[in-house]
Amino acid sequence: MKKEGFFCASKHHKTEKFLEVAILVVLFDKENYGYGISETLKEMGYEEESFNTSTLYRSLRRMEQQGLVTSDWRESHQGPRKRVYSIAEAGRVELENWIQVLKRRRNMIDGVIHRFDGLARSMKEGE
Amino acid sequence: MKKEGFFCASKHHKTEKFLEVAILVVLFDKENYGYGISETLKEMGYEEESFNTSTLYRSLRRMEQQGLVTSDWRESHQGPRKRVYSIAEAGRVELENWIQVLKRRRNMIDGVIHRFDGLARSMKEGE
DNA sequence: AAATACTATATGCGTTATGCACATAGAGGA
DNA sequence: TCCTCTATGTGCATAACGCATATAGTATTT
Repeated sequence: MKKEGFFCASKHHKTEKFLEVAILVVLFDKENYGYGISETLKEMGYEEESFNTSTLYRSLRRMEQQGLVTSDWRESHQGPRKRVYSIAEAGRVELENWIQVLKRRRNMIDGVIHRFDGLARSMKEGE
Repeated sequence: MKKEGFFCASKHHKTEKFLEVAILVVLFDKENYGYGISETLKEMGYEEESFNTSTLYRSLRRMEQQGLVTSDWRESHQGPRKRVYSIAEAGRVELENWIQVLKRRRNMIDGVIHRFDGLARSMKEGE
């Protein structure tokens, strides 16, 4: 019996790609361009050091190649042109799946945190 | 002004390494060997598909190289020998730092989940 | 007019973590 | 004998990432 791979996974790196989900959520709300997504993420509390603009732009291009988003250039009355991204139907499906994964992952993280806090507390008491 | 790197980060891949933290928490409790750690992780709800035994064993070797854990072989009265790992002082420090990172990461994940749930709900209502 | 800062997108390079397949091996039971 | 469980590891391919760097338009300051 062959084991099925995770749905929102490339062959490698099944566990990460949090930035991709964050991007999809932003675009699920409304269309946006790279720089604007970056600003929105910061407003959402996604710490600036945690992601990298080149990674962001590259993720967007990759996601377009995979059919998760679409893009078109928009002229700006002030500043350079913007490549505006919109979420595609495949992206919405991918996002829904990812949200389920994130919920499980949050529970795992919570488990590790609570386990550590419990151990640290009991070590202090027993000291 | 140069930006300081994250403390528990290799130069690359600053965001993942969850398995490593999980291993450190298990060893923070008490010494254990690879296969036993794998069993403990499953008991903790770390889903089997989410990690890979070769990754686990390789992580342990890497962590020993980095001085986060120490190991010694233990003869078994039944079954093959076991390489038993113990957490080192550097590993305890690393773990404490990682827990802080995990808490921030959990908050980010929660943010994304709530944002999605909110958007999905309002779309259903507005439909 | 020049310099600076902000907005905006992207590529090249090197490294690392990872998944998958596979190898090895002892012990116990069908 | 074969299978299963226990137990630890290596080789290979590659995706994802961080950092440095390039490019360019606009706005503000000097």
